[in-house]
Amino acid sequence: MFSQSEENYLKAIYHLEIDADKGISTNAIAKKLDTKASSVTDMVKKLSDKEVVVYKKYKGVKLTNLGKKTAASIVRKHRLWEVFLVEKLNFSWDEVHDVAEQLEHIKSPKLVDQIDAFLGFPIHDPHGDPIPDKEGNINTIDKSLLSTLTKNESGVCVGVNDSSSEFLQFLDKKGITLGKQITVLEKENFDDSLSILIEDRKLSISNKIANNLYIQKK
Amino acid sequence: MFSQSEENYLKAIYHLEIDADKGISTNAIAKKLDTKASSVTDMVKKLSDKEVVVYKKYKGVKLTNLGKKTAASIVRKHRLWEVFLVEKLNFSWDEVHDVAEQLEHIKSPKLVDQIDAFLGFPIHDPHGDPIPDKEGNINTIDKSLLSTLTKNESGVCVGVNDSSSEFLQFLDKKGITLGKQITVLEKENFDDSLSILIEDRKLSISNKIANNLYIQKK
DNA sequence: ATTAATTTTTAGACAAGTCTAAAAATTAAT
DNA sequence: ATTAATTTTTAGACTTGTCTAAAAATTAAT
Repeated sequence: MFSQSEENYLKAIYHLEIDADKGISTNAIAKKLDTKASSVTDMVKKLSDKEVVVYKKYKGVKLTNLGKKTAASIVRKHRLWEVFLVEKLNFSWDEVHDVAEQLEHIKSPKLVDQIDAFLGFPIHDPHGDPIPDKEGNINTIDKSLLSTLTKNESGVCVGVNDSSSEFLQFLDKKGITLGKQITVLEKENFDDSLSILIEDRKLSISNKIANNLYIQKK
Repeated sequence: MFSQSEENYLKAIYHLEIDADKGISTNAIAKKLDTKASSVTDMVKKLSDKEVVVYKKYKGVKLTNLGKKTAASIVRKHRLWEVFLVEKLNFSWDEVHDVAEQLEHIKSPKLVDQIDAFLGFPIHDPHGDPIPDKEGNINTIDKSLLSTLTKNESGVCVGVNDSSSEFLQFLDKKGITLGKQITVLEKENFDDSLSILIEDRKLSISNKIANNLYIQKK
């Protein structure tokens, strides 16, 4: 069994590993969890004893298979709860994160299974992120950051890279929601801002925004 | 804001206060929380600093108004979650306690309000216990332990005094559920066991059972 | 290839919450 | 009203998770 703190570390490492092949540095984890590198060193030793990470001094950490499975089950819970909050309790997608952050630590396999069934076995959370199955497998679709599209390319909005309520509310304000078709009309070399077409409306989008929106090209 | 531990103490004191006018002893709290009296003394000092209990050395503790309200809000959450688990997620009434014990500590006023509405503003949990409203008021009905009924008295089963899964499963096995009409046919002086009538069936009930079943006389 | 800058780890400390064992206060018993 | 039994509190210690400051290792720079 893992403490809330241990679970948070596992989740952080899990997310950091997604785009990183080498070991994750204690500094990176510290930044992610808003804590100190020395605290991370301590915790990582504990997790190593519990065989959920492999840790070599100064070399960073990697999740073991057990670690990956454990982390995935936490992410699974987090995302299922997010779906529940949005679909059943009228939360908006920018309100769910903090609550899901608490709910993900509830320990009850039956609860997770029943919520999953109650929601009709969803595959994506409200931000477009895939929900790992019980074994920890995730159904990754090939998506690209909007910022990587070139003039005249288009696709469907399928996810966000930043789940902060500020960003999500901004998207709401601009009418950008998951499932909508987006076409790049123009890309400015100067600041990498984009002019896009979304539902017959023309929008101007900064690079920062485009860097946090995932598109499935087609 | 209160820690999970502090919340558990408040809840324990709240429940112990229900049938007790004087201050609650540290020993009683220790027993309820399965901890040591010395730990209780420490915690009770903290709670006193936070003005949720009044504590005089060797004199036990009492909840302040703030303490009562805080405790009631935890009990409210606990009972709402129990209803949710039973009504929406197919848990049986003997499975909900441990999960609700975790869920009650989730901090999100909106979540509680929405669950409440989602469930149609229930007034009782699956065990017949009243759900405090937002202000902490509870709708107490006048119920009596089955063990206090005399021959030929009857009423409706409205609650249990013991929520252990052992007891609840026993009731399930005997077909005793909330809402059913019960009549006392006979009461043995020797062991205070009862012969009762429930839905045209005649059952023999020990005093221990009768001491944990609430009846609304009529 | 040394020196300098950065990252990581260690060492020691602290807060929360708990425990055991001993001391103090209260309650019960004669 | 003392003494005995019980309850409650205190004192000191331990665990988990964190921190700061210093030491050690790694990486970058000349």
